[in-house]
Amino acid sequence: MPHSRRATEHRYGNRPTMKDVAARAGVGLKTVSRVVNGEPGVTPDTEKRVHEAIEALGFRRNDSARVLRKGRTATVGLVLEDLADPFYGPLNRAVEEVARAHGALLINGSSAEDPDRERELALALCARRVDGLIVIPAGDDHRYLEPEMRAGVATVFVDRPAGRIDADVVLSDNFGGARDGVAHLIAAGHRRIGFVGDHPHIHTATERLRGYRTAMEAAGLPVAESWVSLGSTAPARVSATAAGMLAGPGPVTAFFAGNNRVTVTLVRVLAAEARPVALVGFDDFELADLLRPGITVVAQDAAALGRVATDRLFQRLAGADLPPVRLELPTRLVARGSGEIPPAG
Amino acid sequence: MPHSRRATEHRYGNRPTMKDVAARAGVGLKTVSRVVNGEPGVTPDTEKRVHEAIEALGFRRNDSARVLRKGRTATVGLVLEDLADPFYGPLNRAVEEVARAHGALLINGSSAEDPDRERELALALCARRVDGLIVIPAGDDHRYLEPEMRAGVATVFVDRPAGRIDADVVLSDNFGGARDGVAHLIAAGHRRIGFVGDHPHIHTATERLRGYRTAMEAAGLPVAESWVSLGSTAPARVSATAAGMLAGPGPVTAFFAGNNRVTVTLVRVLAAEARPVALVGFDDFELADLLRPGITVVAQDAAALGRVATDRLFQRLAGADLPPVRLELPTRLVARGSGEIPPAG
DNA sequence: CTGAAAGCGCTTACAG
DNA sequence: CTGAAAGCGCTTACAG
Repeated sequence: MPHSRRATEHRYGNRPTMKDVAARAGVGLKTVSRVVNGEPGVTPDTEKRVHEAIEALGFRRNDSARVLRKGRTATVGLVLEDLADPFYGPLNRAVEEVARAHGALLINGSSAEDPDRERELALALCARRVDGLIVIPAGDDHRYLEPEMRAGVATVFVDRPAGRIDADVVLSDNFGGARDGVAHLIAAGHRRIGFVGDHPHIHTATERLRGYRTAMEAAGLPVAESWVSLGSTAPARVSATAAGMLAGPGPVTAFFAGNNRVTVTLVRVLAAEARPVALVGFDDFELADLLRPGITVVAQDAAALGRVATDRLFQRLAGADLPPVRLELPTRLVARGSGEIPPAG
Repeated sequence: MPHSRRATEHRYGNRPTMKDVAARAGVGLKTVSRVVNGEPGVTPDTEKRVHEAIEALGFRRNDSARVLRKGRTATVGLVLEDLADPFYGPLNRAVEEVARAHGALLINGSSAEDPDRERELALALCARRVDGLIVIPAGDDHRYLEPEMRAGVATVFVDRPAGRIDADVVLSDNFGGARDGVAHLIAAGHRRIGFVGDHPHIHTATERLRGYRTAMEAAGLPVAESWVSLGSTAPARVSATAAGMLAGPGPVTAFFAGNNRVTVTLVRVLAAEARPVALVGFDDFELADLLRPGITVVAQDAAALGRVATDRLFQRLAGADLPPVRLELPTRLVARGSGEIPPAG
């Protein structure tokens, strides 16, 4: 049976509304609403007439209108750094799965590490009245979200803590993971270990550096400041930095990479190096085990970050008046070869 | 200045509305609307009073309500296979960037390769009245979207063609790419080449197989049916299949991998193999150049797929009454070593 | 079992 | 320059 077309051009293309269905079925608007929502109290005969009208007109309920009246949009907003970054893929998917289990859809977008863009995106999501917001911070001042949170937007920060406001945050144990990774290199006999990490204004970068320093200190090892470098993770800078640490009279014999982008660049640098240099990287990545040597990493569970954060979000949405918490997820050292190389010479 | 809290619990938490702002500023509702939307015709003094009221109440326009009245939601829906799949990351991001350039937000979700879930998700997006829909098909019958498209939902299919309906589709040149990749192996001297690909109901799988057969035929080479295998890309199946092709009296000396998941598994299989076996894979992947040998691939431009599809979407949204097109994007052979290994013996 | 009226928070079309 | 009324497509609260 062909769908009948309507003569007038409406908004939303030319969709039939409940009113149209009601008219065609010869019933009241509320009865259509009952049938569409599976509410009780409609005779089988009436229900059948309504269903036929729905079918004939190709009616599909406008959830945007529904949402306006109901007050909840069944939508979760996710602000991440980059939709294309493989690290956030599993996190993204985990958020989606939890949201889906609660019947909610996901609106997401990238901040591109730009605090202004993060803000713009987060506030646009609030304007759409998402029920909850999950934010991977790019900026370090989130006071702009305070009115939104007070107005009822459940908000959870992931991967990095919120700046200057008190809110739920779900993190990996960046400090402990880095400390263990560096201790692993020390256990292999290294004394001169380089640390190459992200910009110092990024929380994970400084936490991981703190782990490095703590492990060195615990082993009674001095740290030359030339072994430590925070900054851009662009390949050019990382390569140059690493080259500097490998040159001179007291070269490093091992590297700890502050994140996966740094790790990958260091793999390239070390492949061109004559002597073997050990490497442990923060963050696991696909195919790390296929390289020769395999790359030893401190792995975080990105999917768990997303899952825990979204669970927390829906706890708040369920009405629990919870105090803000900081949840820290453990990391896992995965030894594959590169971190077990002994010091050269 | 602290935001005043309202006594009554409203929907959407307890947000002030334009009506509240109007009351506080002592103006009409429409005047608030004018100020909020930057429309002309408000005296500076009135405008100032409205701004103060907005500030004091912490008002933020409800875009959900706005959208109901305006008819367009400034939202694009994206149905992909898996939010966590690195292949779709750049595509996802490209769709976001184009949407953002048009002032639209992105709702996305995973079909998990399940046609029912694809349908459910796509229709949920239509119920939210997304302006447009980008679909990476999991199923092969998309007639369920016909009423939606007729009702004005701009729809573009990506990566795989739509099933049983006439619609825009943006694809890579799967046939030509595979043909060139296999020809590359033939040029290196191979005569017995295995093809391991995805399930035969997946369009890209059969197109790439067609490319394989065409290249073999063009070179006058026979194809033993034992060299060709379509099916699950699960590592267990791919490994077993590859082992079979490498055993026996006339083993293959090279593989063409039908997609990146197959490629990765084949890399593992071949690493354990005594003799060198050549490999060309469809789809590029991060670090392919860092493996030894580097992996030769037929690369598709996932970001371009997303960009072209979303551009098309917004052309339709701009009102152009365009006939459905099929856009095919070229692939690129990237030689890195594994595809240039000569036949053993 | 059924439906008319009011309202969600905005914008549109119109009048002053 | 300004605002009251109607309406977007639904649901809620109520009456019959």
